[in-house]
Amino acid sequence: MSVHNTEIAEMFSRLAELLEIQGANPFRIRAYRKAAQTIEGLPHSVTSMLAEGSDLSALPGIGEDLATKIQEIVETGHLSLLDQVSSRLPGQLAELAKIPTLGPKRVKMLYDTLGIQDLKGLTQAARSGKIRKLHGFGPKTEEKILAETDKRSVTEQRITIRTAEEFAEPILDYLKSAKGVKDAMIAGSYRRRKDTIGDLDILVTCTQAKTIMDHFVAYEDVETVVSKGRTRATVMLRSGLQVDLRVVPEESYGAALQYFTGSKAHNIAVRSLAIKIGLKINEYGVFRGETRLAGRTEKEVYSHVGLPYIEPELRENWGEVEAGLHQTLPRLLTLNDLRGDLHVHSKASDGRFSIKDMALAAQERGYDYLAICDHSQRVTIAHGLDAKRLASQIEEIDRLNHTFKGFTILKGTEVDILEDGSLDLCEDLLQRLDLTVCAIHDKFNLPRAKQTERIIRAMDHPAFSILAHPTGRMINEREPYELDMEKIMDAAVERGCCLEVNAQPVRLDLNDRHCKMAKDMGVKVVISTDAHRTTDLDFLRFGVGQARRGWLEPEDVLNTRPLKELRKLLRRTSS
DNA sequence: GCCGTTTTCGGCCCGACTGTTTTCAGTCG
Repeated sequence: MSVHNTEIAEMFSRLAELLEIQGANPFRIRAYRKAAQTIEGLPHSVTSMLAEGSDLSALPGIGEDLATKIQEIVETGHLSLLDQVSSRLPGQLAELAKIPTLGPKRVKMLYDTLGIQDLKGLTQAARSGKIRKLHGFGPKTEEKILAETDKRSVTEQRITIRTAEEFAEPILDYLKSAKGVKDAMIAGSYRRRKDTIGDLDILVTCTQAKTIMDHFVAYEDVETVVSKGRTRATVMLRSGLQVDLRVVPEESYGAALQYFTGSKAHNIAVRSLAIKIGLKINEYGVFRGETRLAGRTEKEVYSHVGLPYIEPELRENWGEVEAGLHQTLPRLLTLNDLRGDLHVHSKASDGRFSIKDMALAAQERGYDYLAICDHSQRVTIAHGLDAKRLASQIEEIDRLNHTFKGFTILKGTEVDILEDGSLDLCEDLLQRLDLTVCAIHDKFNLPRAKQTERIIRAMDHPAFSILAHPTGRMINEREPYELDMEKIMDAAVERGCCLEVNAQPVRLDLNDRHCKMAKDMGVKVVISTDAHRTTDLDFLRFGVGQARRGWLEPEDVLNTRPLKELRKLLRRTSS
C-alpha cells in the first residue's frame, strides 16, 4: 500500500481538530499538528522511507508513539485512534470549529447542550434564539454565527496571489497616503508569496494610531468593520476578503513585521530558540527580562537569536532555522536573474498576439530570448499546429530573427503527451526545434501508476526537453492529477529533462513544495509564463515566488543562463 | 505526544480583542 505524505498529514490534522473539541491536552494536540507539518514537508514519501528502513522517530516532532502510528497508516491505510475518536464525535464538528467566533470549546458546548453537530443544526438553533441563552454566549455571538452561516454556503476559498495583489496594493497606497504614516507593509502569507492567500495582514507605523485606524475603516471598499481597537482592526471588503491592520511603534516595526509575516510554525521555531538562550520574542521586540534588546528591524531580531536574516519566502519551518544556524541558507533566485521566457503562445494557436509582438514585448522587458511554444495538433480547440504549420512557423521565426539584434526567438512547441506516452508531432520535426515543452491536456483521470508511466515514457523521447505544468492543477478549479512525483523527478534527472514552474497565477505548477523537492533531488527547472498575451509576460514574478519558497538558487534554474549555455543545457545529457 | 547546554519530569509562543463577565474565557493570528 502506498500512502501519500499528505494523507498521513491530513489524518493527524483531523485527529488534532477532534481531540481539541474533546478537550484533550493542548500540547498533545500541538504534537499531532507539528507531526502533520513535518510529514508534509518531507522531500521523500514516508512509505519509501519505511521501505528503506529509515527511523521515523528521528524526525523532528515525531517520537516512538507517532512513528508507530505512521507505520500503522502506511500498512493499513487507517489510524485506529482517529477512527475511535470520530466514532465518539460527529465528524462535522471539526468543520463547525472553523467558523469565526466558534472554536473547539464553544463547539463542544453547543454539541453537549443543544446537540448541534452540523451547519444546519447551528443555523436553526441560532434562528430560534437558543444560542444566546447558553453560558458564555450572548446575543452578539448569536448574530455573528447567523451572519457566518448565511454566507458560508457561498464562499470558502482562498484567493490567488494575483487576485490578492489587486486588492492589496491599492489599500497599501491608501494607507501610505494617510497623515503621519511612516512605514506600511503587507505581512502574512502575502509577503511570503504563497500561491493562495486567505486574508491580508497590514502593518503600519505612525505617529497617531487613532488617526490611521479611523482612516483604515473609512476605506471605500470596506463593507463591515469586524473589530477595531487601539492598535488592531479587522475589516471585511465587499469582495469578502478580510484585511487586518496593526499599528506598531517605530522601535518595534522589525519585531512586528517578523511576527506578523509568520508563518506560525516559523515563529514558534524562532521563539523556542530565544527561550533556550534566556530571551523572549514578541511583536514588540526581543527581551531579556524586562529589558528590551532589539526590535527596530527584522535583521536585529534574527541576529539576537544567532540567525542571519531569513527571506520571508523561506519562513515556513521547512528547515530554514537550522540552515540559518549552520550558515547554509540558499542565495535565493530573483526576478532579475531570469534572462528569458521559455513558454509563450502566439496567435498561431490560442495566443492573442503575433510572434513579433510577443518578441518585442519580451525585448522591452530586457530579456535575451523568448521561446514560442504553440499547441500541437491534438488540441484542436486551441488551433494546435500540425507538422506543416509548425514547419512554416520555424521558417517564419528564422526570418524574424534576422530583424532582431541581441535578442533571439527560440523555436519551440507545447506538444501534447498522448495517452500512450508518445508525442503529438513527428520526431524529425521536433528535432529541428530549439526546445520542446511537453504537456498533458487530456485523460487527467488515469490511475497514478499509468499517469506516471505516461510521462516517463514521453521523457524517453530524445526530443523531450521540459515537462510543462507537471501536475495540471488549477487553483480552485481542478485538482492535480495523480502522479508519483518522486519517480518523475528521478526519471528527469536520469534523462537530463527539466520541469517547468508554470507562472500562471492559477497554475503555479510546480508549486513551492515541488520546487524544494526538485532542489533536493537535483532536478533543473525552468520558470515560464505560458503567456497568451504580451502582458502575461509579467506573471514571471509569481513563478519566482514559488521558486524562492522552494529554496531555488539561480544555478537551479535554466533560464538564468545566457543563450549559448542554455542551448547546451537543453541538449539532453544522456541519449 | 515530544523533548533535554537547567530537565527522563515538567515544561511546551504569546498578546489583542470581544463579549461576556464583574475579573475572565475563548478565539484569533
